[in-house]
Amino acid sequence: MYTIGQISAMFNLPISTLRYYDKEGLFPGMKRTSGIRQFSDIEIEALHVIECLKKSGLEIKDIRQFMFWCAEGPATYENRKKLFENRKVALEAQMRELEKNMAMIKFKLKSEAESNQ
Amino acid sequence: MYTIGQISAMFNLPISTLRYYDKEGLFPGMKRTSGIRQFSDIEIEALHVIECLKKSGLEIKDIRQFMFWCAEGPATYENRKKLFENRKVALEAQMRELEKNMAMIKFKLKSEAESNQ
DNA sequence: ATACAACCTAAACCCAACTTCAGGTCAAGT
DNA sequence: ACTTGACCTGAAGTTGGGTTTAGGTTGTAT
Repeated sequence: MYTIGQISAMFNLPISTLRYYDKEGLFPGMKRTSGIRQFSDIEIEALHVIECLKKSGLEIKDIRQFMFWCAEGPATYENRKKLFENRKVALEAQMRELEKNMAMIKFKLKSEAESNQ
Repeated sequence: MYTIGQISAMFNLPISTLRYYDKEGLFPGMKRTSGIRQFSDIEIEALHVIECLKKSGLEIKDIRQFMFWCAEGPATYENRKKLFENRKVALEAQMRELEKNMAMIKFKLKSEAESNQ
């Protein structure tokens, strides 16, 4: 069990962000003792997934949906699987975009260098 | 020469966005005839660069800076080159991040599928 | 018992990047 | 003359993802 401060240090995320995530429902089953949040391995795993889904372009409200599916159990396997499949497609598209951008950047870098002669 | 409507269709960007970019100074030398914007090849090229720099994570105000450097001529080659070098580094970091995310997504996809048995 | 750090809340605020709104101009067709 | 469509403006509104503020509680060390 960890406090919010420990998790903040562990993930290098501001405490305010963790509280915001909690308020947005990203830790559906999180326990408290006399009001104080208790982050367990479940929430740590959740945070890894949150970071990943965020970077794949998912919005907070859709991440909340995912976390609720997780909390609901086996009935939602199909939904979760579909979500990851969509994220995979999104990431693949992002990568192709980045490759194109990289090509343009490299070209620009080259032409800036040449014009400089 | 193109109107804002033609450029909007060409780049699949809302007219309001193009006007916003203009207001933010992303087309420093753009001409007008009786108040109406005239997009030329220069602005089209600028838009390609804008899309690219945006996707690399650059903010509007920094893109404006770049466009002003372009308008200023040879004295700013070094600055522009450095900017592209930084973008290249940023894109490379983004790609590594995406690879890591993809690995997690693939793992999750696999484990969701397995738990479903 | 008192000081202190680390926690808590609700509500207000912030920021970038747009988008919408209300009202106006202008050129072409009928 | 007048309607229509495509353009224009400044200002206000929206959205997403937080951060800050103000005031309050808890737990441990002295």
